[in-house]
This record gives sequence, C-alpha cells and structure tokens, in this order.
Amino acid sequence: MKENSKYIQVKNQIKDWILEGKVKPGEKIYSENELVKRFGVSRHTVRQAIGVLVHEGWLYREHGSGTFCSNRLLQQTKRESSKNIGVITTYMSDYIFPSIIRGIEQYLSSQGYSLIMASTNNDLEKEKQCLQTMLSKNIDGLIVEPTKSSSANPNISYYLNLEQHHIPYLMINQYYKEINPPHLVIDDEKGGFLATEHLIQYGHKKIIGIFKSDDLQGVNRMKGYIDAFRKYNLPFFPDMIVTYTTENKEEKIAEIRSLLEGKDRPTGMICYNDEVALSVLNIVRSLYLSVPGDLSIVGYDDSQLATASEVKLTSVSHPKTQMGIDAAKRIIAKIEGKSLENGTDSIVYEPQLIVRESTKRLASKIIT
Amino acid sequence: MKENSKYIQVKNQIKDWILEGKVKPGEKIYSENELVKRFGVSRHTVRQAIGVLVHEGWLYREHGSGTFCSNRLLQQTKRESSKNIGVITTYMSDYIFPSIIRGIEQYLSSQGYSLIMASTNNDLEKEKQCLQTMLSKNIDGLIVEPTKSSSANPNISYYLNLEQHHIPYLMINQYYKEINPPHLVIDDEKGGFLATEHLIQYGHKKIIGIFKSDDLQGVNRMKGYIDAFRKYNLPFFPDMIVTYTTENKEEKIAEIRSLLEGKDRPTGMICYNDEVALSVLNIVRSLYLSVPGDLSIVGYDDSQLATASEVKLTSVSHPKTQMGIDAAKRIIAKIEGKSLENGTDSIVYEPQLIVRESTKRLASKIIT
DNA sequence: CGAGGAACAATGTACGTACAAGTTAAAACA
DNA sequence: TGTTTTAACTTGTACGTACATTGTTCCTCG
Repeated sequence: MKENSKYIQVKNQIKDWILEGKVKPGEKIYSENELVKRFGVSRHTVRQAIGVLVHEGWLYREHGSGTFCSNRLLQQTKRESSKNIGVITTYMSDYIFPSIIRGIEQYLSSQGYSLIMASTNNDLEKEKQCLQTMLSKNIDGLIVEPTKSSSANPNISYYLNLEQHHIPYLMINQYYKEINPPHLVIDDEKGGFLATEHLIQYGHKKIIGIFKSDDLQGVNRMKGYIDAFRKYNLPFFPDMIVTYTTENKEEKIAEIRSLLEGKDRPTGMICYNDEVALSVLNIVRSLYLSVPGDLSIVGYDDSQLATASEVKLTSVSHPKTQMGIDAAKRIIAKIEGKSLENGTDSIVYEPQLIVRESTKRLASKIIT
Repeated sequence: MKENSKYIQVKNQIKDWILEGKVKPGEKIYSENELVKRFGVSRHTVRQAIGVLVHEGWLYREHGSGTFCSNRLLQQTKRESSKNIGVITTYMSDYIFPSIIRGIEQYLSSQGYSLIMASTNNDLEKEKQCLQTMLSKNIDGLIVEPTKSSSANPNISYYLNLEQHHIPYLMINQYYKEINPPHLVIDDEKGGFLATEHLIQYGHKKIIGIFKSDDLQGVNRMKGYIDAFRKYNLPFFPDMIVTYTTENKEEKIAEIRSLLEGKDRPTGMICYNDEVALSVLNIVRSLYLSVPGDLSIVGYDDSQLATASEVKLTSVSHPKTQMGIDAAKRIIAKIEGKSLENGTDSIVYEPQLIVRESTKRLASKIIT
C-alpha cells in the first residue's frame, strides 16, 4: 500500500471532505466521472479509492443513483463514554516527552481512563493523519502538543470538527493562536530571559543563542534572549543567533564548531534545550576546551540529560510530569462536566533557573 | 450484485475450495494468472473476486509472494475490529522503554492501528488493573512486558482469559514461563557472559556484578556473568555480586561506594544496565577515581545514557526500536490471520558487545 | 560454501475501452 | 393536466494493456 499511489491520494482527499465536514452524512458526493475530471485520473482509480472508503464504512454506493456519505460519524456523536483519552505529541520517546506522557498516564489510569497515543514527528501531514485516526476512534477527549506551532496550521478544520462533535481538547507546550484552545504552556519568553540574564550577571558579554525556529517555544525563548540584551544594554554582534529547524538541525549544530574555533570566542551560550546543550558540550570537548572554564552553557527543560553528563548543566525548569498531570486533570474535568477551582482553562507555568556547574562567573567583571 | 456475474461465480468457486478443504489455512491458492487461464476470464475479474474474499476475511494477499487462505475463520469471533492494540509495560517514560514504544507506534500507525498504553510501575497489583482495563476495552491484540518476571505471577488467569476471547498477545523483554506465550527476548545470559568475558580478556580478575533480581533479565545476566567466571576458571571472591530489587535499589547502589573505598578495590564492574552504570560512574567521580583508569565499567542496553556522559560506556546492545517494530508486526499478523514466514512465533535476539571508552585493558596481564 | 546478483514470478497500480443496469428528470404525448 | 417515453446520468461488470514493486529461486563468482 504505497502512500503516494494515486488512489490513496484520492481516497484521502475524499475522506478529508468528510472529516472536515464539507460532506455531511447522507449527502451525495461527486459522481465518479466528476471525480475523474477533478483529479485527472482514470475512472478505475476513482472506483478503487471509493471502494476502500466504502469498505471502511465512510461511504455507501447506490446503483444508478450515486455515492453517499454514511452516517457512522453521527452514530458516534451520541456515543457512550469510552473512557479513552487521545494524546498526540510531536515525539513520543525522546527527551522530556516521556515524562509528560507519564504524568498524563498516571492521572488517567488513577481515574480509570486509558490513553491512546499517536505522534507526529513534527510533521504536519502526520498530524493530520493522527487527527483523522482520533476522529474515527471513540475518544472522550484529546490532549495535543502542536506540531510546527510557529507556522500556520493547515489542520484547523479538524480541530473545529472536534468541537462540533463535542470532544473537549487542550494543547500543551504551545497552542495554535488561530483557534486559541485551552492550553498549558510555559512562559518561554521569561525562561529565555532568565537564562540570558544569568550569564549577563555573571559578566558574560558575547553570548550566543541557539534556537529552534519551527515551534513557538524556540521563537519565544529567542525573544527573551534578545530582551535581556536590550535590558542590560549590551551590544549586539554578528552571528549571535543560530536558528535551526527539525529538518536542518544536524548541519546547523555542526556549524557551531566554527564559532568556537575563531579567536574571538564567545564566552557564553544559551541553548534551545539540554539536548542541544549536550551536542555543544561534545563539540567543546573535541576542541579541548572546558566547560565552564572556556565557555558557559545554559540548557533548557532541566531534563535527565542535564545531570547525566559529567558537567551538570545549568538549565531552565520544565514542569514535565506535573504538566502531564495537570493536562489530564483538566481534560477529565471537562469531560465529566466538573468546574475547575481555577476560573481559567489555561495555565502558564513560571520557569525557574536551575544553576549547576556549566556556568561560571567571569572574574574580570561583575554586573549587579 | 448479480448472482450470475462472472466475478461472483469465480468468488464462489474459490470459496468452495476453502470450505471443501481443498485449500487449507496458510496454503497458497492459484496465482491470478493461473486463475485467468482456468476460468477463462480477465485478470481484472479474478482480482475482483479475490478482492471480495480478502475483505470477507477468507484470503489474504502478499505482494510478490501470492494469495493465501487465511486461518482467521478458525477463530470465528464476531467481535468487530477496533484497530486498537493494547500495550502494557513496566515503565513508560524511563530509559529504553520509550524507544521500544516508539517502534511499536511506528509500525502500528503505518498499518492504521492505534495504541492504548498502560504501565505497571513493576507492581503486580497494577498489572492486574491494567489487564482488567484492557479486557474491558475493545482491543484487537496486546503486547505485554511482564512485571516482576522472576517471581510467580498471580495474574495468569487474565492472560488465559485473553486466549479464551481469542485476543492474541505476546510478551517482550521477558515472558512468564508458566504460560509460555509468543515472546521477543534477548539472550540475556549470553549478554551477561559477553560483558564479563570482555573484562576478563582485558585482564581483569576482580569484577563486581550488580544485578536486579526481581526480573528475569537480571537473573539471566547474572547467570552469564557467573558462567564467564567458570569458563575462564577465575576464582570467586566475597561481595562479588550485588543484587537489588525495585524497592531497595537506592540503598543497594549506595552500598557500592564502600566496595570502592576499600584498599583491595575491584578493577571491573558489570552493571545490570546503563542507568546503574551511570550511578556507579557518579560514585567513582566523587571518590576522585577515574574510569577507565581505576575502574572499567560495562553497562547494558546501549541506551542514550551510554553516550550522554563524558566517558562513553561500553555496553551490550538491545534492539529497542526494532524490537517494538517486530512486536507490532507479529501481533498484527496474528490479528489479520496471516501466518508468519518464520515458523516460530518468538524471537531471541543475539546481544552484541559495544566497546567504548569505559573499559581498559590491564597492562600487566593479557589473556587470549 | 557462502554472498551476491540475475532472472523470474507474483501481486500492485494505472491507464484505456465498452456495454449493462438502475435512477431521475425532462420531454413528448394522450 | 396527467401519463408515458426517452434521454441523460449514475454505478456495475468486463475486457484489454502496460509497467512497478516485491519476494523467491537459482546460478555464478569469489
């Protein structure tokens, strides 16, 4: 079953129409010949696509009359509680995500709920698939960590469709501004500011910032970084910011080596997260420089990794498991119609700087 | 659906072959081209006929190989497929488990299945709850990592109940000997042996082994450790083995400090896994000793942690993600009535030693 | 004797055509 | 105006072709 085969594409497009609500149950879809014209494929291919959807229960055909959208989604609207909560994250097994998921699972299972997992690998197409899966399952609620939150999201209609089906959902880590759903996020701008301020107060002036640009966490942390420079009236210098995306991460990180090899070396570095900080640490080692002797490094998220290395990383806290618990608590409250003690549906966590061994006060200068 | 249409006739003829027993479950039927010749119809018609039988569950097709009689009709359960697979693990977010789960999720989602997660925290009571939850949900199959596999399991009846409901399940990492289900495991005995042999061949004699005793992985690795001592005819010495359980892990690990403080220090250490190895590494650092200078350490599982520290750990490989993929592949094959190419339902992975920087050849002695 | 590659065989995708059969609605007729 | 016929449109069956992709088998080469 090739993903890019034509009939699969046609199938997915038609399914989209249904899931997005463009075609409602009982309504007739385009005739086969019409679809042939629209997609520019043969009738055989169209029939193949429709055939699959008929077998999956999305459509039914009537000889001589047309092809119609079945009403299986409607049946699910008045469904009984399944005690299943969907969870969609960008990554499932890496970094701090396991901790978040643990929090979710902990609370859910204590309340007799189960968790259905899916991950997007930070790919919007995959996010769409995940949403489709969740919509076609019998879930009571959905917790989403947005994919590529810094760019416009093409899957909004799916989220809106969730609302039409009265399935509560909330977003963690970030949220799509366009829909403004309940969300649990960290004040990343402040986190970035705290990290940078820390180095500035330690007397550092040439501080490089490395940030991920395809999610809002990265963009916000960068904002905080720049704010700190402004507040302390420090001069900006060339190459002070390195940004990367999921796709070009490896190369961009590798480029940092050259920044450290030059003679006018930076003395501090603010990293998007602990993972990046560790990569930098490895580069520093390979150049026979020391941390924090030659370079002070600040990570972010206070992950396992921060304390796994010999040089324990100074990092910015992330609620992780607690965030998971809070998310689960709120989604269940919504499902069961409880009103939360706190009036608002969302939480903004305050970040805290955790100073460890990877940052050092520069001897020459002290700023207060 | 005309009764006299050709593809219906072809369909019925093939179905007859199955019902009459001319084709038995798992056997290959005539190829499409062969059927074209026999029935004197076009390939399109043959494919149409087979397509119906595939959808009805009588046959399944394998690209490049042929069309086979399914054995799903033997189970003849009328429960409809929910496309949900349950996964029960001891831990969900720690260590190598995320990698395993990622493998499972990867394959499941590619096949249109979803995954329902639950974890036991290595507690048998919680395992019981998880099994109850899974049984009450509509799952098509179950992947289990056993809890406390070294002791007798009180939840056997739940597993037997799964069989009665014709819900296929398999176990990963370890399996309960009492039920002997399909399982995907590593040859831990050999892994423990390889790790120990490595240090022995590097000239080490006083090698301490630290093992977890409440799962079979630990017990088997210890067995391999002892076997290596026997094979190389090395003398046993007091305190050479430290065992711990989930409950007393912290204290037992802490006790290792005293072993390293004595004057007759061991020169090598075999650790249950990389996590323990890192704990030991921290103790070694706090005593101002060096790895591998003063102590050679071997971890297990080749986890992220093995390469996160400054001293990259020598470790024993664990298939992790691949194991997850294999598990998912097998459970789906079972559900869909495919018989696997490989006659046996289980896999035993061969462990491999990955030598990094945490082990050193002792200068004085070389054994070949 | 094992590894690797070539040839072959099986299913998968995709295009085309033609006509059959059921439904609908406009057109024709009484 | 009410009924019937017909044309147009829908899905269903059936044929053909070509090439892609995957798995197996066997043979060659080192």
